[in-house]
Amino acid sequence: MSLLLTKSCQYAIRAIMFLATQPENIPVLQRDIAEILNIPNHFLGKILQQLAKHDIVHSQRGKSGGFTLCHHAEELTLYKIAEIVDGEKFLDGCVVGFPNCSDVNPCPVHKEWKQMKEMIIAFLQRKQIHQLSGKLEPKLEDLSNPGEHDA
Amino acid sequence: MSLLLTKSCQYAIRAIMFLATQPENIPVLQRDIAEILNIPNHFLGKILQQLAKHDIVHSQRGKSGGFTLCHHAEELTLYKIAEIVDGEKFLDGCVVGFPNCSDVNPCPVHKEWKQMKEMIIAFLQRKQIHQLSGKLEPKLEDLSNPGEHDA
DNA sequence: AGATATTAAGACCCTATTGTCTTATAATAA
DNA sequence: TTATTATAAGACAATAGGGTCTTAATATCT
Repeated sequence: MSLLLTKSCQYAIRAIMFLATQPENIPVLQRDIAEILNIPNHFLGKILQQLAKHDIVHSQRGKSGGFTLCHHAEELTLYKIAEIVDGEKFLDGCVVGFPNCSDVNPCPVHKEWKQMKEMIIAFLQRKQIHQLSGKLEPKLEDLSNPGEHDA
Repeated sequence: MSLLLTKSCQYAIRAIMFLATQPENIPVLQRDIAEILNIPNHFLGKILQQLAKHDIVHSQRGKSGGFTLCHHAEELTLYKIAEIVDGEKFLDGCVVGFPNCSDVNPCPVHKEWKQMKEMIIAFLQRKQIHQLSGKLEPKLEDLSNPGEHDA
């Protein structure tokens, strides 16, 4: 199998999108996020910690604690999140893996693949959390609950 | 990190492209393919066996044996090879991993990502081995030897 | 027939990602 | 101050992809 974004990154994006649909002031429990989004609870914990270190979410320990989204995170793009979670150059390198492939020494598909890559990157850079969270809200349950199916 | 094609698949494509540059009648040693393309020898062995089972390459054991490309393989597309090595639906699924995301129940980025996917697939389906092997031949050494660098 | 050269096949190991569990630590509320 | 409820953190396990190594099988040449 092959993925554009790692599972960690997918989880991160989904968690951030979800937090963006929730009121800013009330911390959301990690456990609730995990349950609603169908993400392994403790694994989500690690991802949220990582996001907290980058000041994307804010964590509050103790009673009535939980996670809230930092205000500016609404403007984050999927690309930025991918950079943070999957690493700076998460889409670099030759499609077919030639070690020396580059603009000056291109493999047979270098040029066209480069265009594809640029489109993917532009797509990820165009998508901001605040655009997505609105669309997400009404569909959350249908999208996350694996028991649901439609004709 | 994230890749479109697994390393196995990249190796497979590179090996097939290379075999396509060689005369049909003379078997090429696995060891030579591995060396020229900078692929771990025994790992390449496994991949070639897999390709042999799908009648993409032909293997000849014993003295003066080796691998040759089956004639019809010249027309193979990168997409077809990816399907064989990485699995039928190597590009399926929601970008952000919603379990239930589909055309009738789309996530916030489903539509646009679908377009991206279709472009990638079209690109991979457009690229046939015989187109690529010609372009590859003169550049083989520069592309594969990690010692080489250009200004 | 016997020596040799090659792929075939499978056991095995390494590493990174993903996922689980347990124990701190911190904050609140009584 | 104590009980409670939450995250923090790190040890640990499971899995899959990637890679190595050894032995078997098979073909050729002398």
